[in-house]
Amino acid sequence: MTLDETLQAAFAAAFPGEDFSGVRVLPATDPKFGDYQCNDALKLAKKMKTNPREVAAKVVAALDRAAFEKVEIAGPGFLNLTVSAAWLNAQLATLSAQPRCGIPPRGAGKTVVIDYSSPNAAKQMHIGHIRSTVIGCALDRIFRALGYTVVADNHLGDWGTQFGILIKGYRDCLTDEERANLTVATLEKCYVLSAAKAKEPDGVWKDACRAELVKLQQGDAENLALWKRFIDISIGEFERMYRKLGVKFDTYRGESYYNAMMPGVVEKLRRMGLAEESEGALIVNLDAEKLGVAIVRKSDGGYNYTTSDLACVESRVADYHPERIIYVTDDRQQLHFRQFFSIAAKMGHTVKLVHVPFGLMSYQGKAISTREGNLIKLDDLLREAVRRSLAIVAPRGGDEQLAEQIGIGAVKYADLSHDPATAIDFNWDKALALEGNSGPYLQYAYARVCSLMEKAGEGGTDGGSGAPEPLPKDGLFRVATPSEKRLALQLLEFPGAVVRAAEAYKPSVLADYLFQTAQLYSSFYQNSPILKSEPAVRAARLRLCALFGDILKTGLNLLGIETPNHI
RNA sequence: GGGAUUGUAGCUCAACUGGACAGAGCGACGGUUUCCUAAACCGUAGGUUCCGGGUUCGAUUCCCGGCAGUCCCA
Repeated sequence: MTLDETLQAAFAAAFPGEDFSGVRVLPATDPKFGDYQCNDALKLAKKMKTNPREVAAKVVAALDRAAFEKVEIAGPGFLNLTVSAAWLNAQLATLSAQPRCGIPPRGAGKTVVIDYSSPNAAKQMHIGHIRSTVIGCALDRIFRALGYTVVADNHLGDWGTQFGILIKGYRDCLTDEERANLTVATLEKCYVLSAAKAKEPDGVWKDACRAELVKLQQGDAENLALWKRFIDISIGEFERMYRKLGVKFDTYRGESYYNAMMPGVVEKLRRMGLAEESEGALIVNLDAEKLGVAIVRKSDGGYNYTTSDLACVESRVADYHPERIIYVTDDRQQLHFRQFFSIAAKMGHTVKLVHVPFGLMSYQGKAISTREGNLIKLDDLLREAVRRSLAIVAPRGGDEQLAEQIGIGAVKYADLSHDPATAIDFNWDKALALEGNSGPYLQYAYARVCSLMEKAGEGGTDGGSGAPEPLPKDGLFRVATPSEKRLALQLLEFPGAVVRAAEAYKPSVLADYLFQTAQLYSSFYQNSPILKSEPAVRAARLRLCALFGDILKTGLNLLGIETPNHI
């Protein structure tokens, strides 16, 4: 029985007939109040308009006190709970025996589609792409750990007017050699040259670009082959970045994938009476919900994102039957998502649609764009990250691979440790921080646990008798000192932290938990001898360290951060 | 004009969705290595949580009205 359930039972016994499924036991806000607290007596008293301390007293009278050493009513009606050592040790043993460090399989049997990263084809990825990629990847891993079947889908920007410009540019702006060894960088250059010429006043080049686009849209074999080649080259380049970042997609269904479905969607909207003509365009009026007007077909007959995204929902529902679809994009698109979620609901889709908006990344206070001249390529950032960590790691015998694990861990953690809603102004030193609240701090804590375990296993002897020390997994938990207890209580919160991160769609919740946990561990480690303690204490402490190591490794992996055994 | 979102220590951010004395990191100052990895640990200083009202036992959190930044829509 969990503490939540114990308290719920006490409330139910004291006040029959009410629903107490929302009663929660939370970690105490201060150790002097005990180990846990429950604030629900206050809430109930407010609802019943009675004295909260009396409510608390009734709950205490009905409480099964097996787990507790001390139960107190404090202040206006807080329930302060101190658990017994036996209960705590038993909980630790239970947790460490569970798979995945106790993360509950809440998503078993459910499918979730996560749509993230989604860069534009024919462009190199830059630092503005970190957030969607890294946050999406972490959510992907967290939902998988919770037992969900996850479909990670990369909704590439692989269709649109830019391909007319690109095809024209490819034919007339590139050398034979460039055409033969086509790269994304070349495509970018080709686009810039061609787009500049399309702005010439005579309009000849612009018309030519449009003609190429029309041919592509009509299925011209040559243009289609070129387009396909551009996409393949782009994906190849993206995957090089994804490999570095430890990101893997299940599907790459870009915008083009939904092309053929758009007329059907529009027809359906019309048939259902949701869409109406307005100034030559077809719109869905959402004024009633204060969402304005969404255009589903432009006056020139073209479609836009709303239509494409609606087609995408239909397609995903048909193919995967997801319980929900999660979109990780920057917060400028909030209106768009609200509009299209609303229309999808009106069309009868019951799948839960979730937008996870994040603050746009800027650099030196300006939006990242070629025009601002402040575009830092993702590749350059990752190289610099590795370069900086190699400078620190190399003197201590670390190699390139370790530098990569640390440098990239630093970049990812710098992003993940912020609430997605926070806008980030990119800063080299902050993105690549190696100390304090940083990825390397956590990796370092992990490496130290590993080192400790190695030494315990190899050289450990039992009080000079020569008998090998039992492995930590077999030892008993025997929490004794205050710093052990604080760490132990914190470790028990791990499954809850993972659940909260998923429910809020905020990997930062988990990152924050891991950092706090590592701080408690570091403090404990610094001030408590482990290997040199007397055998019983040594075994118990090693056991706690082992559980911490497991949790830290599991948690970091959920964030997509690697955990080298040695630093 | 309408809407979204943000405002917390010098700087960057937390605060488990209404709980107890608002916490971390960086930076500043001062300490800790014959000892399990000092990328660490311990301590000191630093706050009108943008402003003004309201709701209540209790507000950084919820409501109303302002101010400021960023963004979206026509």
